[in-house]
Amino acid sequence: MPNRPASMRDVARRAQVSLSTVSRVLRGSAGVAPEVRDRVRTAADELSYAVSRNASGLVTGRTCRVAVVVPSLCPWYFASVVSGLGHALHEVGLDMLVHQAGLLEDWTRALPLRHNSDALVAVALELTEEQCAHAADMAGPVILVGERLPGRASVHIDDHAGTAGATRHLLNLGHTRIAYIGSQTERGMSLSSATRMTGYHEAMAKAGLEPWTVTKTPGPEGGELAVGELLSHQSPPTAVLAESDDVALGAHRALCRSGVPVPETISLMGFDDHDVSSVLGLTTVDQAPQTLGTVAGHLAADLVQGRRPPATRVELPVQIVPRRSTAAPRERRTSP
Amino acid sequence: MPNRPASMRDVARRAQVSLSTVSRVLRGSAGVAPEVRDRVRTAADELSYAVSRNASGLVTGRTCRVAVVVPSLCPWYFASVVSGLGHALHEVGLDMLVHQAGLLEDWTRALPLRHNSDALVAVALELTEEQCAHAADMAGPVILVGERLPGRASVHIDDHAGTAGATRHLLNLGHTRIAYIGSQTERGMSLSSATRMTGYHEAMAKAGLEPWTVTKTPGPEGGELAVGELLSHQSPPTAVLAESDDVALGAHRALCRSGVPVPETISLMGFDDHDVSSVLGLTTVDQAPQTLGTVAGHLAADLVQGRRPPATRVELPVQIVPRRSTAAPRERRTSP
DNA sequence: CCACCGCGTGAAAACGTTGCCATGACACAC
DNA sequence: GTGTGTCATGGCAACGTTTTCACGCGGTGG
Repeated sequence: MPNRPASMRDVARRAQVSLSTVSRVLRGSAGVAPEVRDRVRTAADELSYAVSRNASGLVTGRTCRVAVVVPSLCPWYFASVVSGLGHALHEVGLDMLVHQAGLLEDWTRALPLRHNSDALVAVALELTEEQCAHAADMAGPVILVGERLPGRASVHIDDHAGTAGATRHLLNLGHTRIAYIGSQTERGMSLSSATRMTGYHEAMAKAGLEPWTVTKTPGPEGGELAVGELLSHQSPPTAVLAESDDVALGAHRALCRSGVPVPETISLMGFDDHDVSSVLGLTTVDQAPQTLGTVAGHLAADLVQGRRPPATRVELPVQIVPRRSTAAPRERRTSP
Repeated sequence: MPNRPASMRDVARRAQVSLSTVSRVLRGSAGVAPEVRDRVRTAADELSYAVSRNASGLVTGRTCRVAVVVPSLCPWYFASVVSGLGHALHEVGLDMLVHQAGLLEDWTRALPLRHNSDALVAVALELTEEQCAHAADMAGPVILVGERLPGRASVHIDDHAGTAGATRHLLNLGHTRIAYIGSQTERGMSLSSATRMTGYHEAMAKAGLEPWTVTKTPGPEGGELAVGELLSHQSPPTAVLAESDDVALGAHRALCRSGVPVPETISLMGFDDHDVSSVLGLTTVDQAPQTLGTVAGHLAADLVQGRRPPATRVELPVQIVPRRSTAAPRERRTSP
């Protein structure tokens, strides 16, 4: 049975000062005699006292808490973002409340956000402006990670540059028949997906080549289906760029099953630098999700503490990670 | 600029009742006329009002929040546990505060736990009883996940049965020279590691075989080193059981590099059912980390709400996941 | 007809902080 | 010696809830 935790009053009694003084000392505000300051500090220490953010939040109106909403914590990508966020928030003394939106169709209503957090970080959630406004109304500043919405603070990677760079990587290797596997749910294509696709389109256009895109469902299944379609073509591509590593994983499985050697016959490239990509030797685009989280955390801290952040919309660069799954096309190799 | 959120007083005004009545309605306590109840409900809805857990916690002494401390969110295993926890807690209306202990040498002191959460779930943290007691003093009931401590609530898998079963799996395939790769940091061996090792030892003893263990550092590096040592032996093992998939991953790499075919020459088995294991075709032991989290969440909910949980110490079963990396030893196959 | 009870409701006192204002001590310039 | 200013400190009213108690109202049993 844990006896009730010490309150500020207890500290005050022990240090022989008033509540106000204890508050001042613990909040670090000036105007306290050094001798008294020390006395209070040791008293608080001896009682292993910590201020109740509950109570202090009540009067200051700030909860020192940031709510993070994420579809799920399981996938590697989300976990990394949240991890980065957690570290960044911890640094500035903010606690992190994690909610998994998962199945909730309308978490902006369902979650106990109001009064309970100073800001909201939405990770990889495709919000309408209306939902976003409602959430902002409930939870203060909203920061989008991995997505964006006009007028809202956001942190995301340069999807366009990512696929454009990836396409160039394949072009530089000598490929000309480069297919792209995109994805789409029944609710349409996410902004991120769409942007990635245009990056590919532009790079192909610049090279004077015909784009070749296949759009399936997200996840490995989509990749498998797409490869089925691509291989049935009379002259299949020599390189495939998948929208994500997840999709690429499916594509890889399908290629293996069909006995198509990677990269000998077909080069395969993903996007994300998923955990398994390094094991598989998949060439991919690193989007440093943890950095994404860290940056979002700093941004949240600025907004919460009323500072004007350096930028309310951050676009982070990406980096190609070359591995075994891409190589020059066979035609070129075999020609003298 | 988000205008100040509605308070209970606003709802009361709009519904033409007193604060007390609004509180009663929103808390679902009986003794309110149905007509009034509805009026309050719609008023609250129209203002999209949510109770401030801050304020209510102040008076009830309960924060409706559970703190989760985890070494890091990045590794797949931790993310899964926390994900399960999050879902279970959400179900019963508890919010989840996530802290990454990471580098903090003494988070029981550093974290703002006191007054700020109703319970503490420590995931995969090797705590001394003293630390645990201090944490309990700060944050209420403590629940250990993946570790255990006499007298403390805990949820963990049956490590012993896991490695014992894994060893039997290899024995059943016909192996007799089965090596075990354990791990240990400079601070000693974790309870979980130790238990896994004894599982192996017992299964070998029961089969009348000599155990053969190698202990290195945790992580893939340890696996690589261990394989180096095992292969240098004049008659290397025909099967290797690694303490974790992480270690097995390193072992796999080292075996591939040395040109030893898996499972033809050496069968390899891990423990955890890590993400990459399915990709690699690694036979392993599934420990359903998400279930671990879910169970811990329910346990936490029970403790927080003062109910006596069915059991304060839960040991979950594990399951062998057979994949490509284990097969009968070659000797047996080649012998007529 | 009165005492009593149950029911629906409101008033008011907590809960543990913070911020503002008041107080007293002391130093300094006049 | 009086006025003015600064500094360290204490007192007190919030903040938004829950909870206890009290109130008024009909109905029921004696």
